[in-house]
Amino acid sequence: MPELPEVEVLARHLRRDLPGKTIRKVQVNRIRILRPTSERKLRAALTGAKFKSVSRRGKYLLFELQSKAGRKNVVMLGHLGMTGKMFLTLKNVPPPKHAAVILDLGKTNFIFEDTRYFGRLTLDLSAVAKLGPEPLTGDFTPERFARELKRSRQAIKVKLLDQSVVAGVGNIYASEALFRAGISPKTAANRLTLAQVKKLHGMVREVLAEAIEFGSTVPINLSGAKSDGLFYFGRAVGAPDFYVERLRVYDRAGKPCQHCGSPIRRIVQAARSTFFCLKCQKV
DNA sequence: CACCATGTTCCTTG
DNA sequence: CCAAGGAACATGGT
Repeated sequence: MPELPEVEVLARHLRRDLPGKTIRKVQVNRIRILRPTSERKLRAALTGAKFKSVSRRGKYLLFELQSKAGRKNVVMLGHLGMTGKMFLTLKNVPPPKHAAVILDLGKTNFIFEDTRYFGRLTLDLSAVAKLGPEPLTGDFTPERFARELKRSRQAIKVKLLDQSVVAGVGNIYASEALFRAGISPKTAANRLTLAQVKKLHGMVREVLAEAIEFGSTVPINLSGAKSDGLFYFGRAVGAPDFYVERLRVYDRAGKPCQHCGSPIRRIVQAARSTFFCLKCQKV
């Protein structure tokens, strides 16, 4: 699931369902997910606590809870890693095989499922402090973006994945934004012209905003995470027929560029796949 | 068997 | 000290 748009859509769903609910029991099936928080500390902080709010920062989810004892507030941080999912189920629904953490909310269970266990659910908030500006707010300005890019000779595609430059862009939307901006993923960050930086800034915002819009039009399915519509490929259930392709280059190696028809290329940068069009993205 | 996968962090090398 | 590259984490799909 996990780039900014998917996390944002998830946050909106959880914001609708979680506030007001009290955690009765905490079941941890994989302590790795809590790192570096201990199971004992998490259980102590969460048991009896009531959800107050849900927010998002980059690819992170922030859950604010009011602890059982006093007025003291608890903040829990969530990250989906590569394969994480969070959803509510009715109590009679058996938890999935890779349910890492289960919070008993009374009538329902809150499930954090993660097949690869790269995700996190923790009381350690230090990761958030290192994040760069939120791309869809005024904090992310072309000027600030340009200043960051000037400091690095890394390929621009790799730099877009640096969460301290801008928070929330992942491997898919990095390729998509560069395609829309007509910029080669191999160009050194500090060699982009100011015009290119401005264009890319706009396309990063556009691609993320469109993806949120797409995902948020799909209703969540409370009984499982399988069909909540928050997926990258294909078409969402109920989406109109004229909706063509969500992604223009990602995972389309060898297929014709939708703009010029030449085959989309796949290259490897920093051990991750990059997809782009040679003709439309020169320098 | 081989290679690939939406992410982050740690280690090594230069 | 920093930048850059690669491996590691863990499981599943093709």
